[in-house]
Amino acid sequence: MSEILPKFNSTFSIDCVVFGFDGGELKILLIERNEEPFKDWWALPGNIVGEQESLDQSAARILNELTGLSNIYMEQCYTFGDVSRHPQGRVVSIAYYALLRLGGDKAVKPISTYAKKANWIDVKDLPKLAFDHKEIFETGLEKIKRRIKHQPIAFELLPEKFTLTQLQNVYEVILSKKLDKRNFRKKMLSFGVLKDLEEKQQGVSFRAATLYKFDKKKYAKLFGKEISF
Amino acid sequence: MSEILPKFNSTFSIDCVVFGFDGGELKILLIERNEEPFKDWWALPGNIVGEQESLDQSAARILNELTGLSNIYMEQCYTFGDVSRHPQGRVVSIAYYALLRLGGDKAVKPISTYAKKANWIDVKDLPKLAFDHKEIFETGLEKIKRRIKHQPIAFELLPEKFTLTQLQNVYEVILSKKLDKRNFRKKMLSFGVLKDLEEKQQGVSFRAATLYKFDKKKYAKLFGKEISF
DNA sequence: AATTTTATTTGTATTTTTTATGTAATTAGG
DNA sequence: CCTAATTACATAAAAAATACAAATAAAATT
Repeated sequence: MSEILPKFNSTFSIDCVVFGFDGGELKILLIERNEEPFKDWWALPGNIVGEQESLDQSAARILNELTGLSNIYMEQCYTFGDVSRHPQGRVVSIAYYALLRLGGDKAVKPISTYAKKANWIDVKDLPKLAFDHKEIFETGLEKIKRRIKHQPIAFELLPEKFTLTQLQNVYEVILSKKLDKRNFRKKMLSFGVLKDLEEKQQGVSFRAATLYKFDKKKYAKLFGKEISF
Repeated sequence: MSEILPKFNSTFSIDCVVFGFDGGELKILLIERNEEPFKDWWALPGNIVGEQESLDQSAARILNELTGLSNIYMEQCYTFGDVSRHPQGRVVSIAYYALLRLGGDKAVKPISTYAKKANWIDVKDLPKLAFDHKEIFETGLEKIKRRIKHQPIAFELLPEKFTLTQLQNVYEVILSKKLDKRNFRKKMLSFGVLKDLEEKQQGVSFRAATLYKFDKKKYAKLFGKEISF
């Protein structure tokens, strides 16, 4: 492959903006770096792509190493390639965002050697980030803001069974605006992709709400018909 | 940068889906390759990213080498990184799409050594393409189909001065569906981003239509307010 | 047991946007 | 002057988005 080799050292990496929804707040998973450059800084989880890995596989691996989870919803987001974005050479980074259900058993288990620890941090309260990770985060947040209006990604952030109020909270936090309960409910139900589980919320100290789940089959039947939230 | 170097040969390239609108048809710019692999095949124009080039700069350079044009509307589209997408090694390709005004002076001048010639080819009549370029093209087409509904990109495909009918043609071809003239006109004008030039089309053998131009300043004032076509 | 607290649940009128359709006006060419 | 082709304008009907208030259920408190 002589003719396709560049004349300079270069490589490519994956960085992940991992969103979780917890306690009514939108959070992302950050690691504290254990290596230079940016040792002791907070950064997005990321790594070099392996020789026999596709980009998607690499992103899934990185997330698995960090959380122990697999089959997480991930999408490629944008590729960052400024000449000097990495102080030690030319590194092009393909950013992914991931959405996952928090709470309960889904604990974070930091495994990688390059990370001291990993924390969920509220997106409204982020520390300074290493490299151009601030920009990557912002791009990821913009993407999900757009996508939540047309695609059923909100459900990825909620437990399997959820109430309409919980669902509304996800929309409100991501879109940063209050929504009307009655109109939200009406519209959401009108899409016909929510299954009424005929089951009530447990352990709340007030009237329990009905639980719903997202019905993937019914959604698939809409066949790309635009949902416009 | 020892620790960030991968243990295997790899590089990254840019591939461009260059859209043009001509004679009522949507076309893309293809080159006929002059080198192995895929010698004599049609392919998207692309190249290796230079050491001191950002990705955006590289995309602009490639398009300039091919057309002689600069200041062309380009956007990053998606990054393709399957392990075996390039027969000679690991090459990750960052795809861009470009939109440009055809007709008149904007002739294509093939310069690169790796291309025998370059042609504008109707997207409805594409030949077999080298590498995974078919997939890249389809991704680019999907992107502009989505984007044209919310962003003023149609104007990039038209001359500075255009009629509402020409504009409607762009929408019809990209969205692959007929639109109602009266409703199209009403809606398009309602956005308030078209400037009536108080000037008529020339050299037509029927009633001449009014010429308009896209008013970037007025559009900027909308400040991200969603246009929904 | 009655009362208070908290959150769920439901309906309707109004406005805005989208869709559908009719018809007159303008221009070139025969 | 008449025809053909296209632009240009108006309005009604349907659908979707928005604004807005009161009753109900369950648990906690007194």
